[in-house]
Amino acid sequence: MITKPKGCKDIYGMDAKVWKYIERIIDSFMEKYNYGYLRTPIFESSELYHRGVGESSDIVTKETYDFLDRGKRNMTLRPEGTAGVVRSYIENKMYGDSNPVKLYYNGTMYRYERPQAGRERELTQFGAEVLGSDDPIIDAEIISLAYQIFTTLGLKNITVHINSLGDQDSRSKYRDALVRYIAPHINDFCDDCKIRISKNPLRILDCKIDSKNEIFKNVPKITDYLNDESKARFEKVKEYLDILKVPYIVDSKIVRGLDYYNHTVFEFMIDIEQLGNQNVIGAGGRYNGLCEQLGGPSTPGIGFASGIDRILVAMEQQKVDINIKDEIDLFLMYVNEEEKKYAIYLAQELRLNGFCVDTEYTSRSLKGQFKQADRMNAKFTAVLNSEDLDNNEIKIKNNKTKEEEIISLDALIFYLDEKLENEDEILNYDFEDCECSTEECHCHNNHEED
RNA sequence: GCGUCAUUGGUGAAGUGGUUAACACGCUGGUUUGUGGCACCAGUAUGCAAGAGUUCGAUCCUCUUAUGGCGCCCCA
Repeated sequence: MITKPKGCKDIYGMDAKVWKYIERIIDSFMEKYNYGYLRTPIFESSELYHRGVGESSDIVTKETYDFLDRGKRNMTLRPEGTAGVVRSYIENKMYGDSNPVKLYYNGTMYRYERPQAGRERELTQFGAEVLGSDDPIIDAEIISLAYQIFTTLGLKNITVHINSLGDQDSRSKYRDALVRYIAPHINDFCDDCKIRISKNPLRILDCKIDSKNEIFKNVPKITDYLNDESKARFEKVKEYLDILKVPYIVDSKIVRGLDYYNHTVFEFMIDIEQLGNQNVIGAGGRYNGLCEQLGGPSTPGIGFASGIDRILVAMEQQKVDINIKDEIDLFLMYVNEEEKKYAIYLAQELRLNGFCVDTEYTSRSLKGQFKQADRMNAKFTAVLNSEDLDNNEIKIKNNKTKEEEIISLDALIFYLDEKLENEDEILNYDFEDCECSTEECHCHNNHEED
């Protein structure tokens, strides 16, 4: 049997419906916040990721899907979205447009890792990037945007952890201080941290083993090493977040893995058993040096990314109640060939008029067709009968009340239109005035505190 | 990349070194010659992830591979 590649997934059935729902919410929010949709290639020159991500992490060397194309060019399946977006910004000279440029994306990413809960080799991420503004208002907007999407999706117990790494100068001063503080005690740390101290010392801060280490009690904090400008900047971000009513926790252990981050960094964590250690549902930060590093003009940038696969797991785990309809308007049944012909004709006519109609395809017995109608959660059923059809009539049955009516075929569309009127629009929430009276409400007000 | 546990029909799963691999759900048909959802009856894995080996004999023991779960590394 041919199976899907390791760490990949097929999404179908209810999961697929939830997935589409999530994407609709994302698109809707990105539009409201006026972020333009950007599609970039799924693979790029390997050099893009090599230059962008930096040398200190293992990402480039062993966790990307690299291949030579037939022209012997080094290619890499994109492991994340930001580099491609920045490359596109530079290549399409978007810096010549009115800045900032606000962009969003949604697509598959590829990472050559050992799969585990919430970690696939092919994953789907959406994210937003803003290039061309260093104003802290953008930092707050990006964080808020992501937060609103998560809460609107109905996710609970999300905590926003933020931190500032300061500018490159502050960051390297802190890095030195951290190494100076830890180095004398390094023998008390785990083997991994002994390597980290020379390779990527900031990551010692979120080591799972050593986080309980006594030495951490007095570990230098990045916030003490920020210069005045960076400090003021961080204060502004927090102030704007307060205005946007985004709850956050200042967490000096958030350092992120990559070299290009500076100033604001953040993670959205969710407390879900099924995700194990993969409890970060979204993350991002500011990368003011990246554009220049990739050969573009010096341009400030900030963004976030979030994995849809993990959101799906979290929504399932939290039993988020979403209004997804797994039902059809009408199921048409028939027995003989003449009725069958009319069934496909009528199905098409009704479909073109906006109804969701299905019919029998496998020559089941009439009893089987009724079962099929139930499986599809048909709101109405109709058994096409030659005699009725000759009289230009159809017997239609409300599958919930079991009431049957014989009506004229000419009146069918009008009849269904009237009976099926109560269709609700999925994105029709009113965030401002929501009174949060129902559990179905997906507004961002915190129901639990009510 | 490292460690560890697992893999039996469409699904949830029992089970044993030996001749028909339980049970349940689902599905299909019938009882009901064109009106279902209940009930009853029947059918539904020549096969136990794939390959190789040990054995008179392997779904069961051994090895390899694949995939999955969990932990580690890493986390964009």
